[in-house]
Amino acid sequence: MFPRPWRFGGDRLTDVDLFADGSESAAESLSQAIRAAASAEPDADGSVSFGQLRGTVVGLRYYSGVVNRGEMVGLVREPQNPYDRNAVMVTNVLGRQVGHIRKELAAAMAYVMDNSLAKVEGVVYSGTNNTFSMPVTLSFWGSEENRDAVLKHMASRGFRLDSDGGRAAVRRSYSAFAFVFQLKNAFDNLFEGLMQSKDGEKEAAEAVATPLLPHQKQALSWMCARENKDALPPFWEKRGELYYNSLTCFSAKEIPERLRGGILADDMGLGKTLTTIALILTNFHKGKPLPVEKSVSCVEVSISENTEDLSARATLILCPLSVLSNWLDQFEQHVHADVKLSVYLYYGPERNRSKTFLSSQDVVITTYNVLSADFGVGWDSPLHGISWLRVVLDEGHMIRNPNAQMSKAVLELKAQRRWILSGTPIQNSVKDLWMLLAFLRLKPFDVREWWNRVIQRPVTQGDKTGLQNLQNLVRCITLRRTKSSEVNGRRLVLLPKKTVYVEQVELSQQEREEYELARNEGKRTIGRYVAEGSVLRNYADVLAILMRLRQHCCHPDLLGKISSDLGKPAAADTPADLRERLIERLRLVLASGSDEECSVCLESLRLPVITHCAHVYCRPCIAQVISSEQQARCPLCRGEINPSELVEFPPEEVEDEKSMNCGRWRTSSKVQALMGNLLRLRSEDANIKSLVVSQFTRFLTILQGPLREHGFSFVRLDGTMSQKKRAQTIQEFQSSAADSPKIMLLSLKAGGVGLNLTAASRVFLMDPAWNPATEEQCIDRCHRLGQKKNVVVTKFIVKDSVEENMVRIQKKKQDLVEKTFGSVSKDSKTSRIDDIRALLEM
DNA sequence: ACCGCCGGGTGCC
DNA sequence: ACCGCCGGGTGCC
Repeated sequence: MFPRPWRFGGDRLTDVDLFADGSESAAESLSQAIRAAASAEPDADGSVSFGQLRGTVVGLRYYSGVVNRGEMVGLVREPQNPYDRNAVMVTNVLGRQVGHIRKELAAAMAYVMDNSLAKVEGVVYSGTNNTFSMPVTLSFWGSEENRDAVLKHMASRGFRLDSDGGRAAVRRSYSAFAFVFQLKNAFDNLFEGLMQSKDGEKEAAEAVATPLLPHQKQALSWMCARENKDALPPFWEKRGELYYNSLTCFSAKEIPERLRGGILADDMGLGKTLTTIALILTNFHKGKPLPVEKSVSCVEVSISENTEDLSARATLILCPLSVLSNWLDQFEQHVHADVKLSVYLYYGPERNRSKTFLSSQDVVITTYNVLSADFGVGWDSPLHGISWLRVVLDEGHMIRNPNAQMSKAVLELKAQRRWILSGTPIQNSVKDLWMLLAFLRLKPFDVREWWNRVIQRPVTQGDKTGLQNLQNLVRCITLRRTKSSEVNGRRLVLLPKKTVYVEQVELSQQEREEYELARNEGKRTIGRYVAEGSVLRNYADVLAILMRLRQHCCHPDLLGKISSDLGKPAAADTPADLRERLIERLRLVLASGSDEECSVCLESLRLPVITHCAHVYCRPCIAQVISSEQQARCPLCRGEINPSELVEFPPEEVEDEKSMNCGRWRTSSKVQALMGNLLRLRSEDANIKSLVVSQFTRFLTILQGPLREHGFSFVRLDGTMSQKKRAQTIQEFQSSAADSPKIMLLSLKAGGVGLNLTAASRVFLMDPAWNPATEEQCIDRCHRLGQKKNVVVTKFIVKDSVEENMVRIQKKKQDLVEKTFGSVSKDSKTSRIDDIRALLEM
């Protein structure tokens, strides 16, 4: 027996037919109002339950909204109501009005709601047996400090809240301890294993020049199905004559709006771009390919029961500036040259803003920034005036902050089909997902309140069902495969072989002497810190010592700038001196490539600042510490912190090659090891391209000397370059022209993910990184889809040095990560000290 | 008849 | 609403 919907008597069909248009648009504007009000709402995360109350919804017969037994309803204040300024209206999940809260109760609630003392939510547990009113269970949620005020006020009006007893409290404490770990794991795996039975394959339209790999055909098949099939959105099912939402218990006679699109969350390198291009060409209206010959009449205008606008033609692609050129290249590369596909780059001050022009294109490509700039001007944004066939968000996780201008601009786009491409759909938390679902218009979660109630709060409070619902929801609309995914026991992508060699480097006698000198000095200093138990307090110094040893391993000139005095700032320093020193320390900590984490959040540093006691934190993290204590103390050394004394990293100065007297460069064992390899390689095959990777951009600069000397043509890519310069450099390097550069000097952390350097098939890692994943990522920039040759990686490690120990620690960490994913954080500080001791063999 | 009772009209806020 | 409330009709049984 399933819940029966209820609606007021009379001839329902007539009723619907008569008022279809009017009530439809009224509901739309109502839901817009609700959405607007809800978006200003704070997150539900911290709310606690104040208790429940039985109330009555009256006036049902005046509204079209339908409610089932057990369905959740929304409560919206209606201060403009001409009969009662305390009115509280009741809406169903779709935002249709159902009725009003009876006036006495409404009067009590209005005060609570208007003063944001509590958020009130309703559930209609019992349904109704008449056509005029029904009972509703109201629960009150808010922050603890408002509990008394709410209870007192309601009581003064004669309404007593039943506390829902220990249940909520138990759930809360559960979430605080037992479940968090489990949940985090489940959550991290949210996007895993989404291959399931999406195994149909579809051939791309003829216009696509590049043959699709099997997994790309699967993706194409899945995407076409998501665009064409009239499958119900997640959690909707047909029950007899009705459509029923199993999460909110809403049901309706009308078919819910279909969600045409979804999230393609394949790993980087599996060809999301190619698949999307194939989709554009293959799936125009009614499952037919895009008519690419410019015979306009191909677009049928036929009378159809289908309500979609068959004249919509253009696909709008939004992407970050950094991949804009990639899209243009890929269209060029993957579409047959004789096919006239009109692709317009909507970018730059001279861009054509004509709506007629834009909507007649096949594809319009632009950046998030351009879109939000147009939108921000406020009137008549061209892209917002067009009914797109399809909108594609590339690197869709870019829009995860719903308050950002960019996100708002994206949400306002009009489109029949919506897609999100992203290798990493969730960056931080469940919250990130809301924005994506809102963009996809996944009803009812595009309204924040429903998302909070049904998904976010349950999940953050440790409710397993909530998490299951979230998983189901994601599963319905997402396709994700990783590079190592397998279908029928076969790897998705057969990449060429990758071989990693470690090449030991012997220091020259002079280098060895210098190294030992530095090592002994460092050992003494750290020994002293260990003895006094002040390693953490002097962490910056410790890192600096290690850093110097690592620099010794690469090239003596790397040490050049660093002053030998790394002790605590002397009292006689002027503030400016002190600042200068702190910045230098910060630079050291960051440049040490240790992937230093913030001791507050235990994540990678974001907006790093350094305290006067020389400890580095994320600015938001330390700001929180400061605001929560009377006299703020450094979390690491308990030294007092003055908020005004936090020092930020000034904008990067560009390294000047000439400042490093590179005219007369001196060599080092490691430089020679590299040059030996490069020369041998060139004699074997002059066309092989190499990446030369270091964490020290200064080392890259030093390497330029010997490379020039031996007549190598090279380019350089590091974090200081502008996007434009970067794209140029990459293009130059990727070119197969005979005179194109054969070597790229690459700073380890430059560019982040997404960099495509498949022209190279050799990688030289000049110095080991603390975090092996960073090295892997770097290698993956050439060992990825599109790589035709076997990839050979050479890691240079100086024998009997800090580098060897780093490799050992790397391996240990890797094992640990594999064993217990994500649970290393608790002991990370102590294990850090152990690491340090191990590094210096102490 | 300044009551009670009956029965039709009516009904959110 | 198979209610409550309102207000007009009505008035022994």
